[in-house]
Amino acid sequence: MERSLLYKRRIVKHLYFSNMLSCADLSDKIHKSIPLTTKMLSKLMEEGTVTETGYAASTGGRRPVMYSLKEDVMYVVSVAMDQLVTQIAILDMQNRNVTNTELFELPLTKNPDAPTALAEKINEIILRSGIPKNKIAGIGIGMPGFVNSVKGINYTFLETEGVTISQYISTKVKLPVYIDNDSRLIALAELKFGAARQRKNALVINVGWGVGLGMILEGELFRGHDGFAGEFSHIPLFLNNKLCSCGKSGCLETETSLLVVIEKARNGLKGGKLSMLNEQELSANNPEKAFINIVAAAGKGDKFAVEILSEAGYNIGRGVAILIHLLNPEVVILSGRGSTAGKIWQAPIQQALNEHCIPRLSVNTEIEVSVLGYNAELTGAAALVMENYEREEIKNLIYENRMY
Amino acid sequence: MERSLLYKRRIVKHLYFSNMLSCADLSDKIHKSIPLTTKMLSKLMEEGTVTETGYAASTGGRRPVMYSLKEDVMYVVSVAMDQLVTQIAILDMQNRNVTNTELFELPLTKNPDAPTALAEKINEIILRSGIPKNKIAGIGIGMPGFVNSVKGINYTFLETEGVTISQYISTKVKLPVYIDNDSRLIALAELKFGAARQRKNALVINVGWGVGLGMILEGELFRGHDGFAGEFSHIPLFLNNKLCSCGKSGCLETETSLLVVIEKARNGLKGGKLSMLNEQELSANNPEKAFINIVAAAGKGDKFAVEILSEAGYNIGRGVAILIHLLNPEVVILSGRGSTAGKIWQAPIQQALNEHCIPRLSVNTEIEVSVLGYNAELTGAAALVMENYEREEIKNLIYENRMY
DNA sequence: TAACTTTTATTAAATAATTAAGAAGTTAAT
DNA sequence: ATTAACTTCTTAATTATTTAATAAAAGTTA
Repeated sequence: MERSLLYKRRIVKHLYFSNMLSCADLSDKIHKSIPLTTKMLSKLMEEGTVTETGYAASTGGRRPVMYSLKEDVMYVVSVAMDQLVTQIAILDMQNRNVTNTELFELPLTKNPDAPTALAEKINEIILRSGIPKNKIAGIGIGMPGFVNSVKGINYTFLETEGVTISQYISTKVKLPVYIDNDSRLIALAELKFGAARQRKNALVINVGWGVGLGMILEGELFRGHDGFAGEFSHIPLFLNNKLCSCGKSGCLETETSLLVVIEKARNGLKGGKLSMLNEQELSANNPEKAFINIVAAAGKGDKFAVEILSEAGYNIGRGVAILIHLLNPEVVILSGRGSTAGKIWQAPIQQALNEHCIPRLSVNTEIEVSVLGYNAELTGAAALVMENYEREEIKNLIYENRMY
Repeated sequence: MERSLLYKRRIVKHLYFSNMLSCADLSDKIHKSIPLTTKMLSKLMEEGTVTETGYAASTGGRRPVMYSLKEDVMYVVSVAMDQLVTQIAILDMQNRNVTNTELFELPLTKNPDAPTALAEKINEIILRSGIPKNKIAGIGIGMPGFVNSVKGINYTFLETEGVTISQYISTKVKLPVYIDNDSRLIALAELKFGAARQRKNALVINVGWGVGLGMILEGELFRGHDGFAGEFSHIPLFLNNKLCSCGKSGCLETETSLLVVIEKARNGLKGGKLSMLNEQELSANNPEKAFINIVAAAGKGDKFAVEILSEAGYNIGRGVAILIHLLNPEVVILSGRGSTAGKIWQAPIQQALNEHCIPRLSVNTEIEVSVLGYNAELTGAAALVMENYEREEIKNLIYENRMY
């Protein structure tokens, strides 16, 4: 059948992820010969999807022509949700915002209207952008909870009777929808555009209100049998009898979540600890601010702030030690919104690894702090759409799964 | 180039693992059309590698002809080592022993002659079998220690100066050699011939003197970046201050290894515990026997024996709970030599999961006991050879990695 | 600056692989 | 029994893809 359609989409996908590639690079990536790749590329240029972008430096011979996607051939709608706030952005093929990132409150707990509100907001933003829907490759959504990305189901939030949340949004917005767990999308972002690029085995810790985990195993985002892999924050690690939100006690989260950190800071101050922090800065009403203040104090060298952050970092490190024993990754990346604290945590985590890892395992594992930072989840949501891009039009191709 | 060579090897491989397949099955598995697969099959029949083995039952239409490997077209040398004893067997294409399994003592610690002794023993057994070397696909070896299967290196045992242990044996025996960690080979055996067959995500616990782990992730044996993945027995899980053989304290192994179980039994008896066991049966000189006696007593309902076994089982279960949170497997399989104790352990492990797992994760995970049992490692070693079979002659095929 | 090596690009010829159509064997229902 | 539905098998026609040969562009060397 029309296999060239598949190859073309594959080329588009690779150009999206790599930004600029030569014909030989692409031939390698799509596992097709150079003449065939050339043919596909010229078709794509005819169609106006791809442009030549000059020559790469010579490596000792003729310089290769480089190809890129035209930035306006397609767009992706990226959505990053947490339990209270949702962000939406529209990105072009260079991952650049074409509208400002919209931020609005959308509580997920006990809110049966959340799916409707989400769909309407997405529709509104697309409409306002003026981009025609046939120019949008799809909608990628990162959300908390137990998410099965393949089935498109969120088992924890965003209940929609009779249909999956993906189907629901998809029929309302009339575009393909892909969802996944927030931590996993952050890992995907790191794999495609961040510190895990070119790495085959990487673990990405999502430092946020909880401690999430996304795993890159053998070059692919790992999801597990039901799509629930990576429940790092609920591994039973402590005998502290502290009840966790999940109903069990002793979860990693009970000693490492940012809320616990703030709580400890507050108790410390009450107990008379010396610090440049004051109780007002740690107000329970604004945990976001409270955490930023603690990190800022630590950055300025406040001993007490460093101490409580280090304690949490050390405990995360104990968890990471387990991960390293089991999965032997090449690199562990601290990412997510709380990665601002990453630099402070690097030392205590390393300390925990020195104490709890077999040296042969820990010496080969780097600990890195993400450079993607705040935007990781939105980037990951876009990457999710483009990962699936070749599948969309190919569903009718019988031999799709027989080819690269 | 000669791609048909690759396809033929691929077919041979699949026939080895599945024993009997129709042309349509094979077409599916090698991702080639039916006419092409037919062509390859008839070539293989001409060469005398494959035979028709009658018809399969109809599924509502014409019955498919089934194909199998001739059992004597090729053989595999399987080696299963532990720190004291090494087993060697020669298997045919139906995984049947063609010689008796040879068992001999070969201590690995502080024994610089071990590699030489191993190579000589292998040579001797091949010679004695009368099988010509060109009929042997290769040698598969399972061994304890930190093993990098891809590089063919064992970092813990079997030191050979200047060359890897694989290269060493290979040049001495003049056959391709593949090695891997014992627990991982057991997992491979379960994947190809045991309880993990057709499963995409399975964890295989190797119950032996330690507690090993082999992971099947996305249908493949997972090895990690340096090949060290699966160090389950050394995850830091206890605050018991018991020193582990690895130098750290609190490792899972310090509460679950069979030696610890025997030790506890002995101490219990000394402390006056009521049991049908007596101290003589638990002699330190023969731990193998001691363990069998404990399991036997438990099987007969001895309360004390059940108690200490359950305790170890529960602690393994705590470790398994962590695995399930992180990897969300479809099934957890208790395998290896100690899997005789598996049935006794099923209950306490399940108990630990109920206490330490988020229900959504544990309810979807089955706990199974292996049926492969004692032979798992030898089977896995053979499977390792055949997994690599298609690569061996194809190394010169430029496009090898571009095709299925 | 010419000769040579290296890398990329283009084309035509050769081969590899699939599709499509029809024949043949089974089951099940009328 | 006969027919319909379905699966497997076989063959020829068609299409897809690669190989190999050549040209073109850069760098390297003497």
